[in-house]
Amino acid sequence: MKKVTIKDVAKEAEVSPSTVSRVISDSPNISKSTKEKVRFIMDEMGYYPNAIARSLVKQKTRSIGLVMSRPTDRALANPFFSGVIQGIAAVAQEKNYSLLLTAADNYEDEYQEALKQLKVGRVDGLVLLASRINDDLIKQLLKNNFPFVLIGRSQEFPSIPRVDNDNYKAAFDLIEKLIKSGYKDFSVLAGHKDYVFTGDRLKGVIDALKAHSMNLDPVKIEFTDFTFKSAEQSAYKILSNHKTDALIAFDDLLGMAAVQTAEALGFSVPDQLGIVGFNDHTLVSYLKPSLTTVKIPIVDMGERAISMLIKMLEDSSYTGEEEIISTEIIERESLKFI
Amino acid sequence: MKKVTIKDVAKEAEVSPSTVSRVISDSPNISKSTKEKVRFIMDEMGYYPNAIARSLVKQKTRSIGLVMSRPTDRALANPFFSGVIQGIAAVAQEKNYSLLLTAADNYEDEYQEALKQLKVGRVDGLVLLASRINDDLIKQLLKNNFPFVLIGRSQEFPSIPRVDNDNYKAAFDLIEKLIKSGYKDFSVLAGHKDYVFTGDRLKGVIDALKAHSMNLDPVKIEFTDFTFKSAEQSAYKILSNHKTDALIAFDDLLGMAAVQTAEALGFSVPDQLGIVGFNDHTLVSYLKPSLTTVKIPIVDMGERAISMLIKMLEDSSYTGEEEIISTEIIERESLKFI
DNA sequence: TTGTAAGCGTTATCAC
DNA sequence: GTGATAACGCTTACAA
Repeated sequence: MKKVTIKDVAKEAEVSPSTVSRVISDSPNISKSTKEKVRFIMDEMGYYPNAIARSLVKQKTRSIGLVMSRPTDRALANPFFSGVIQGIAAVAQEKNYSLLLTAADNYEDEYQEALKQLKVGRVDGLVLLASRINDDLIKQLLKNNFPFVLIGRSQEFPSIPRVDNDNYKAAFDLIEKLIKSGYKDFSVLAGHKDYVFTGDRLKGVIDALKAHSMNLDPVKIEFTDFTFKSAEQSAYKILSNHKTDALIAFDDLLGMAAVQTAEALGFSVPDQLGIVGFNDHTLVSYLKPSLTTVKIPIVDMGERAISMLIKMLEDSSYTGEEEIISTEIIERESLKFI
Repeated sequence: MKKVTIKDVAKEAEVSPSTVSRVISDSPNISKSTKEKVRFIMDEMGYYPNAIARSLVKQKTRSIGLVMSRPTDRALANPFFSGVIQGIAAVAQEKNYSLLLTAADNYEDEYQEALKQLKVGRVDGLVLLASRINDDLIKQLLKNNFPFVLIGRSQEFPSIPRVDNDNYKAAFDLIEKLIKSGYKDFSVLAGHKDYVFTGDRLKGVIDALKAHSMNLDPVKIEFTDFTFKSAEQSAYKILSNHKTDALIAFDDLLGMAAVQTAEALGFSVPDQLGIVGFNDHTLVSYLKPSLTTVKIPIVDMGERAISMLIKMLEDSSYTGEEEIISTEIIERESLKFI
């Protein structure tokens, strides 16, 4: 079954290929009758315009690369990424763009891979998720003038097209609310040091405490990988060695691990120890105890990021902007306010 | 910064475009000296061969579409998909293929979308995950002679290229082992009816019981969506109305919901009630109690599926085969044997 | 309103 | 060993 091309259709319809092309793009200056005839033939022959040929002449692929900035396995295991992708995929489909998943074992390879997709012209732009502190990729993209949108924040390049929530403020506000509720001894189960949001949230916590003449004992901060095991160990370190009545975990999965560790150590949550997470993954509202958390609208962030990128791609006068999405504290069982 | 093409390189290196092309493909009949010269120029000019142009002439895109057969949001939230994708992505990268994610709100749209990617020539083949019972997509693919590999099983089309585990056998063996361990009253928290594996596992359960002159009371089977809420409700229905000492959940997430529901109802797990899941998601080994489960090597399945597809794509004499991967029972805390 | 022809950036076939 | 040239399937001036 050979592919039918525009020429085949043209011959069959007894018109020129250009006419067929114009029918495809629904050009206004084609007579109704030829349009109908050509469309009928296209249908009959099962013709589909070749996307590759089209891309070649248009110099646009209508596809967008997705970079996770983290080994894909781990990345995908985290609901954060599922949420973002969900948002991205929805808009991509609606606007008729394809999504190219770039994946690699390690961060370095992955971003080289993503860059390559751009250089070989396979994608028109990139959406970057959860950037690390060391953002060479952004540097490269900027240098080559490649369109991209970052979900998160770059330390080196503060004003680039991006969508993010204000992690600093979210953490700051959370702590204020906790202090008002009477909590005194804070501890933090932070994410990986390499991520920008880790630093931002930490700063928010520290500054909020300072604003109330309190401080965060450095021994009560533990950085951890995004694995359950690592999180458990870190939670154990904090809980078995230090007095604390409120543990702030920078991700729900970490919070979940903390709850388990706390209960295993004999703490009753939330009575003796309040635990709060970040993100509001669907799962955590069903746990026992359900997790109090700072909700980050990740699906929404994905939608906005790709919408921005598409706008940049289609409107050359638009160069992107910074969108900051607000967060919300969801009170559940693992930590009670007031 | 305009893209540099093969012609630019040719001009600069004072050779013809064909020579440059031959250097790119490392053709044996090009002198070492020209190769070096051309390579140097390519480097210097920052030349990257255009993938689109290449695809057009080669009539191959070196990209593969991924179909989830399920709203992407939900799909991605399930670790099953993350695992499969992890395997697929690893091999794709290694073999230099790109992955195109097809997504849509509903199943029907999604498979139309996937088919379209093939028809417009944007991908060379498809990997299908978790097929439904109603598999029109497969029918279409077969009819159009499009290359694809299914992860799972099709009821209508038993012998197509696919990789799967033997769900029937896995369930059968599990029940046998449970019976040997003294369990008597079985109940099943099954997945969605539309999925082939649900039926297969159920049949395995029923047949194993029959083989021991036992039977499964239909009221002790509950079908449920893959959401925590739905699973909890179904588990509640079973546990609050019927006597059971072993609950088999057809997915770890469902098992996890069952454990919580059981404990909320006052059952002690595993003493009064054993609960076993399927898949062995990373998370569930860390729960309290940790989940006994039937491990399905999903990463491996992803790897094999895409490897098979690539082989089909590159070797026209190979038309795929059926690979059945074996499973393994992992004993943890939620259900004890003997 | 439609056709002709050039061109998008490659590779492949033939020459030399 | 290397260079012309055609072709891949489409779009788009420019003509008519």
